[in-house]
Amino acid sequence: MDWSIPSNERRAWDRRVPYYLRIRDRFAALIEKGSLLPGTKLPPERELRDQFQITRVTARQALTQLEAEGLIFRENRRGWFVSPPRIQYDPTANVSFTESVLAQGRTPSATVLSTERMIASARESQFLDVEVGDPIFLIQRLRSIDGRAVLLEHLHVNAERCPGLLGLPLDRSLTELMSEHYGISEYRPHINMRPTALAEPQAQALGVSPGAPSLYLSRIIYDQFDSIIEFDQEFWRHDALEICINVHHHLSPVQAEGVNNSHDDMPETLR
Amino acid sequence: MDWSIPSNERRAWDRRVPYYLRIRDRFAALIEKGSLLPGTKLPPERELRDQFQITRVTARQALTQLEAEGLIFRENRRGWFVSPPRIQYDPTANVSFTESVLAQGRTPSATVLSTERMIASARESQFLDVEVGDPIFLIQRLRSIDGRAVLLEHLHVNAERCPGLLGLPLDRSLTELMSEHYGISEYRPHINMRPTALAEPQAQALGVSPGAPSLYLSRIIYDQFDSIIEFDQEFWRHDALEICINVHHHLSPVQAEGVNNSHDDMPETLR
DNA sequence: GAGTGGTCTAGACCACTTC
DNA sequence: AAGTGGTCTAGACCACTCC
Repeated sequence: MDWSIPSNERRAWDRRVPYYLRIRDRFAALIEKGSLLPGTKLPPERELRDQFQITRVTARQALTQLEAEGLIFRENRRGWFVSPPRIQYDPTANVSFTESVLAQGRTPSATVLSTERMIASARESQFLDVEVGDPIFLIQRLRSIDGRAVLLEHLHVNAERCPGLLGLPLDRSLTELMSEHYGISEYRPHINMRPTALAEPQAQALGVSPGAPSLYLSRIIYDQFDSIIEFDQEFWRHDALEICINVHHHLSPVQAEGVNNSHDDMPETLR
Repeated sequence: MDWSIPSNERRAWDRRVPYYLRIRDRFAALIEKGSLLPGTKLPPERELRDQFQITRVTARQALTQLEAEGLIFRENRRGWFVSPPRIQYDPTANVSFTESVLAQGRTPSATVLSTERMIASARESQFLDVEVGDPIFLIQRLRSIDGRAVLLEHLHVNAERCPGLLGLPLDRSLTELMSEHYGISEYRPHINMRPTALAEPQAQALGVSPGAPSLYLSRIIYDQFDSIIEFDQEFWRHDALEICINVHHHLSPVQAEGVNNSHDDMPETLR
């Protein structure tokens, strides 16, 4: 395949556009046009180097740029691939990861990486309504969509409220387990999010290179008695999700229903 | 100043840690410890090269990593600086940028970059409850915190609902203008966010290098009659904000008050 | 004009994946 | 064993900022 840039696709303000941005543009156009489908493997960096007559450093700069935009991703030492569509996710809704992924016609899965019963330190007690020294559970799970790991979870649970939790099938929805086994109905009024980059251990778990861009999300979870029973930390692949929030307080139920909250069709940038 | 790495700050799993991560760690530690205050200029890349006995490419890799994490930022061709604290921002609250920045003891400002009266294309009509050909206003503003540009806004407004809007002082809160001059009270039930990277024009406006990581946020704004009057697109510097969402629906007013929604003290990563 | 970041070259060796 | 990405060297020239 010939990857070179057709003359009709050059930028209006061409001339003195850095090479790495030209290559970025080339692939961005192919991906947006649908010529490169999600999951497609890109050519090896050395092939790009030859095709475009640049050095590998420059080729990598273009690839890193596309990665930052979420158009492509890499699997450590395996290659570069076109990103699947983002999953739409509402962190304020009481809808589990599993449900919302299924609702969008994708296939979710969960792997329990580790479980641990530990004693709350000052740090955890602060977030969990427990005293220092009280028992808590720490559960680490990896969530995938269509076989691609997208989310690393660190769940901190008040152990006294759900004895025996670690013996239950933790690859299922935790919300369901809490409800079915302990009569706890969760809700999640406080959510924090910020863009960052992944440190070594999280990157490893998600199978990405350390320093890959990421969205960090934390959540304090209450039960029906307004007592904190869970504190979650989530590390998302930055290209895997689109946060869609519906605030219902002013909408009548009829209006709220059937609302499509994706602004997908609006171009994000005005290149 | 000597930037070299003291032996007691090496990682436990040292040995074969890439140079660029060691340098990252060095600066991350200094910043978290408070030895490097927000706004501090980092040494020139060439100085880092000499201090750490690496090449400039490797030095830049470390700096880019710190930038991705939000710890430092660059001003185009001026140098690298320690990032100020993130502003806490609730996109679901009807609180203006100005108000929320002031409430956190920082100084907000706004610059109008451009205003335009234009005719709705198919694209805009889809988001604004107007017909193709109806007039809309497009307003571009730059918002700053303590003199640092952090947010580029593209506001699309239904022009028929607020005639003469472009003649009003647009560096003020738009929500206030809508309320005071047109009797429109806004609310914003649909919000979309995703991490991306900035394209050339947006990067230029924010004074950052193209490709810098960013958070894109779009919003559909309704009036009190549930008709769409505004569609906003926001491009945030990724290191400038921390999204804090409070969902009130289950909380009694008493509980909702005084809730501190920052999970700040919880470490994001567990290096 | 000196200093600084932005871009780029032309190589190299290593670690890991794939076959 | 071959292929691929991950890391790194030792330079270079340019565009822009600061003085």
